Amino acid sequence: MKIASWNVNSLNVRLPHLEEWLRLRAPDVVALQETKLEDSRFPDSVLAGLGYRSVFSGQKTYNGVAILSRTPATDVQIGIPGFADEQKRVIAATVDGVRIVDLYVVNGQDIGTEKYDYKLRWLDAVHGWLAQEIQAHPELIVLGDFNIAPDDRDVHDPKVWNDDSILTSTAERAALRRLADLGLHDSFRLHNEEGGHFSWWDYRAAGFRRNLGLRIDFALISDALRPRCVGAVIDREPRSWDRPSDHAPVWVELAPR
DNA sequence: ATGGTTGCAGAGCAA
Repeated sequence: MKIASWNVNSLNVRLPHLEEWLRLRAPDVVALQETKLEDSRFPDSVLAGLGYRSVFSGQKTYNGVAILSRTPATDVQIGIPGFADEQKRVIAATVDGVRIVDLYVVNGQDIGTEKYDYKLRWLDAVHGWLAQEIQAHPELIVLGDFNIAPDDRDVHDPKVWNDDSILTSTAERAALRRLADLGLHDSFRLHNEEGGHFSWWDYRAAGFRRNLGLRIDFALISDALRPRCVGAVIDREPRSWDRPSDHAPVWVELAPR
């Protein structure tokens, strides 16, 4: 079972990329972020033609998340329970007995801004929710664009991306560790300890060509799924295509039960 | 190199 995540940075622009990539990699489940589409405009019939069902929660211009799956998604949850939020950043569902949580974590703009405070409050709410969710659904995978690089191996230049930078600040990394401490393991790091593997490259300054990136997209798997985890991949290929998203898709491969 | 690019929307913000 191949479970993927991709920040497409506008599904309107990236639908051809997604279609091509679905044919190429044939994932079983895909969590999308930054669809930037109202629900009435979601291309569910196009995706159905490729064999995927869709559940989604979007808005115009910003944010927007979706879960695509080959088998039906059940028990769909939109947003963080008990956390009122206009921004469409969270969708969860159960597919083939695995609870899937798709997150588009707040970017945070800069340390000390209102958006940064919102990021930390939002992450705190996610932590409280997931603590419950992992009890209710031991087979849990939490994936998406986390907008946090866990450690120095996950940034191209630790001098630039330091304790005082957005995406790598002490408080952000601590918030990510608190999620890990729930028993949610970074699947990529179960299979690869090297630095220099990134999932996002700035459009500016030829970031991708020079591999000036960050690893900020993950699939976190619970203890119960860990024995089934046989691989984790960052797929750089679509980042090399014409007019790409700034993020690469990532996925985790689970062996059959 | 405090710039650079992309998306949305139609100027300037968010990332």
